[in-house]
Amino acid sequence: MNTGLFKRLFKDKNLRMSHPRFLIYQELLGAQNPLSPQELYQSLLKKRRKIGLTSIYRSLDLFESLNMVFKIINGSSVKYKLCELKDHHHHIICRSCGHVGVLNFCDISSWSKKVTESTGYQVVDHQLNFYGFCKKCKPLQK
Amino acid sequence: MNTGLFKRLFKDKNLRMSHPRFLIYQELLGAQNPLSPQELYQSLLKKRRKIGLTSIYRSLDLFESLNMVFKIINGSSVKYKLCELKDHHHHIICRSCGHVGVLNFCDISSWSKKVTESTGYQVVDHQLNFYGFCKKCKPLQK
DNA sequence: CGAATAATGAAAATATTTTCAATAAGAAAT
DNA sequence: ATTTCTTATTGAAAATATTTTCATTATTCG
Repeated sequence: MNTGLFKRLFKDKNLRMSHPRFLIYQELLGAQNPLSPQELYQSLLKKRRKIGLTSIYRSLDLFESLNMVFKIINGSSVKYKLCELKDHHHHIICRSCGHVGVLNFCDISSWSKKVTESTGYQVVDHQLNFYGFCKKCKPLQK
Repeated sequence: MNTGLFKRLFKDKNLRMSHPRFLIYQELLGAQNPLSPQELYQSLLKKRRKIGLTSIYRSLDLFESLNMVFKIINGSSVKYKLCELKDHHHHIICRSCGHVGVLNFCDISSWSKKVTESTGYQVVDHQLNFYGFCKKCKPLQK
């Protein structure tokens, strides 16, 4: 996702591309691994970026709602990673190292219909995560 | 789920059926709505049950891992409800009132195979939630 | 009844959310 | 471009929520 897309996405929703938000976006872009709010904060402080921890929490929430980042909850640890795809997709998460893979197929529409029929709900969203062991961790399992 | 099942489930996993755990279970059983850890705590205090808040958090985590309860995360609110089914299943959650419906079908096995083929992961678990508006809330939508 | 150890609870440490006054981003007009 | 206006956003502090630590207690098993 480039800066242009970033800008347009925000404008459409009447959101402002503030400096703190941009800093967080850049930091995630440069990161090798998923980052926790605290790690993000420390990393920006180290670079002398002026930012409040509260803004980090708020921006990450926002980014998540925009499908820009994925929130990885592993036990009591919470980390975020930038998504390659800005549109709806699913994930697979390693129970050992926490690596997150992206699944770029999503043909769950027939399911939604089934759900509506059996419950009367109007389905507007869904979330599907798979958990397992990635190639690297699979051999290490005991 | 009756007390007998409760006991057996615990014994199998070398878990102990402590008094705090049983109190929490009973409280959830009697509740009309999903409860937050805090609500659970206050409710037990009111009944003069001696219990620590820490135990509530720990028990709920445990119950969740045993598929005995479902953790409902709605924005920043966290609540728990007892599950009717003790085996693997999925949920549908109302975006308006938070009502949680149980879906007792789960034929996602072919998906897991697809995921393994495309990512190399060994899939051991998955979670699928649908979100929408329940019968009651659907007409109220603006 | 013990012995072994899973589980508890109080307190401390962290993490997250809320509140609210101050600031800054974007739009419109000049 | 510059100014002005509107209001989305920020950050500090306070309020909550959650997790960890660790010495003590309670369950279960033999």
